[in-house]
Amino acid sequence: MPNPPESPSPSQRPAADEASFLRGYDADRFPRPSVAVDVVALTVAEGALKVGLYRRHEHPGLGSYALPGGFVRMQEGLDEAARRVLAQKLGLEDVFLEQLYTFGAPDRDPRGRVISVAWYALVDSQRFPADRDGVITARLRVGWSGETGGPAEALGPGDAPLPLAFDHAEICGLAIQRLRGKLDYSAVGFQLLPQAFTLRQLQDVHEIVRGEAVNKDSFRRRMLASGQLQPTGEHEQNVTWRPAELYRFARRAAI
Amino acid sequence: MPNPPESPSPSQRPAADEASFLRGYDADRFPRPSVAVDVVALTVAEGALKVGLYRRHEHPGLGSYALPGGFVRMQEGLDEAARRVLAQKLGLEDVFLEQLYTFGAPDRDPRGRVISVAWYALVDSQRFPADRDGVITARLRVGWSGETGGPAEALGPGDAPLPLAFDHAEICGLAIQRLRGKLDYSAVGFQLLPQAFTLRQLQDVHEIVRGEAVNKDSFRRRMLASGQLQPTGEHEQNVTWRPAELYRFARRAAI
DNA sequence: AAAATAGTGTCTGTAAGACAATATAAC
DNA sequence: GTTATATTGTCTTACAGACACTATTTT
Repeated sequence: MPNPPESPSPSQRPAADEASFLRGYDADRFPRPSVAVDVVALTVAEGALKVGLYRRHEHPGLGSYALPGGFVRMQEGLDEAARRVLAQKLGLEDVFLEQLYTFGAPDRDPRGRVISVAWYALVDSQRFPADRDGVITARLRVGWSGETGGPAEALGPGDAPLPLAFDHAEICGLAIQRLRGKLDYSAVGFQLLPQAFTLRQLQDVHEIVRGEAVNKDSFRRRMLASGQLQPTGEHEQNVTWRPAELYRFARRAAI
Repeated sequence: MPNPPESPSPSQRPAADEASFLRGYDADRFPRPSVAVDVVALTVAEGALKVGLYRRHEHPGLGSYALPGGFVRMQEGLDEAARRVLAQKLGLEDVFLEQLYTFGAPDRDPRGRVISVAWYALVDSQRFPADRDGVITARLRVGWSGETGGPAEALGPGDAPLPLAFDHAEICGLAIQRLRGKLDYSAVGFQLLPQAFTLRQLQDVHEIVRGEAVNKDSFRRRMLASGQLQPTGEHEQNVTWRPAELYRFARRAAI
């Protein structure tokens, strides 16, 4: 088992200065893992939290469903890689994207040592790709409540459970857990809605993500008091009841 | 610029089954980055938040101070690697350890592409190593308040700023930000104290980490009501004032 | 007794939960 | 008018902040 010391250089002569050290440095002396990114692209539609998956046409995990992902190129940043695979596999650009966790169990990928930096994206459902060849938007279900944590299940059309590749069920579960936590103290919920939205829509998003009801009055008050909502003066259209005012995410207001 | 496709196999014939695919799989066809771990080992001592650093005796960054870190071995998990470097460089074992963030800017290390999975550890100051050859416990200072975020400064003896290697100032800053956030809703503060501690000590930890005072009455009530503190019945010794009761971290109580 | 801190009790303001009342749209 | 939802107002309760008071130890 070759073990790269943290500062590899048993075979190197001490170098006088950094420049000459770097000229003599050979990163190939030690085996290196592959590094990939995987993105949990989330949206809220039809009363459920959903994730964008694609069907694997190659080994390993052929036929199962996987998060959009791919190996990191040598010259690109990790966030760039995440945005690239999101655009390539799901056609999504300019989305809210945050790093989630890095998964690195030695046996998580049968191809060898593959370390995956997982990200999650929040997307307005109107921008989400329609199901097409190989790409599917699956409902997410978790067997836990609150912020307990654990793997998630992906449900296809007819609520049939989809087999998830690698450790992607764990990754999806962690993304949900993180999102639930964020809703309590930050404004990420907006990212799952169109630019203009009603308070009821925002509350729906919170309830769907959390998997439980929230108090309407308190929710309204908290959101309006947060200073993160900007009333547009316009109202929703084509509803059969009293139309609610539309709000926009306010960059920054008095704290 | 060689670009490994997310599912590398242009040069491979389609394999009938996964086993034969994996036999024919060659991860070496594409360049791979090096993967390292870096650990922000934090403690509270002498009224300050401190971090364990060591002086680099090799290029790059010779003479500057670095977080304990090292390359990940091919057969070890990321957490194992973090615990290993913590034990090797600082002699710390059995500590609270959580993943922080993965840093992967293409130019963050002059040796080439090195992606670092950063972790943070919380340690009781009594277990922290004394300053010795190459190892130093430095005070941490940030130029921001609350949870704004940004790089941290490491101060050596006499409050002299220590030059930090690579992007380790950023990593330390993020660790502080994360810790501050955690204190609001979780019990991590205990991890910076000995097994038995007084409420005042716990409050001191909170105030030092947050960089601002907290309300004593409310703090006491919140902690006692949390059900995470277990009174030991014993009291502190050798104090010149009324001795306070000692508490222990309670695994789990009624929620 | 004096000093210093631990710990308790109480008051007040704020925010959440609950609920009633009013407003506005489609039908 | 009826129905369904938005929006406003009010009451109650829980908790945080503030502050006064009591308790316990060393000097």
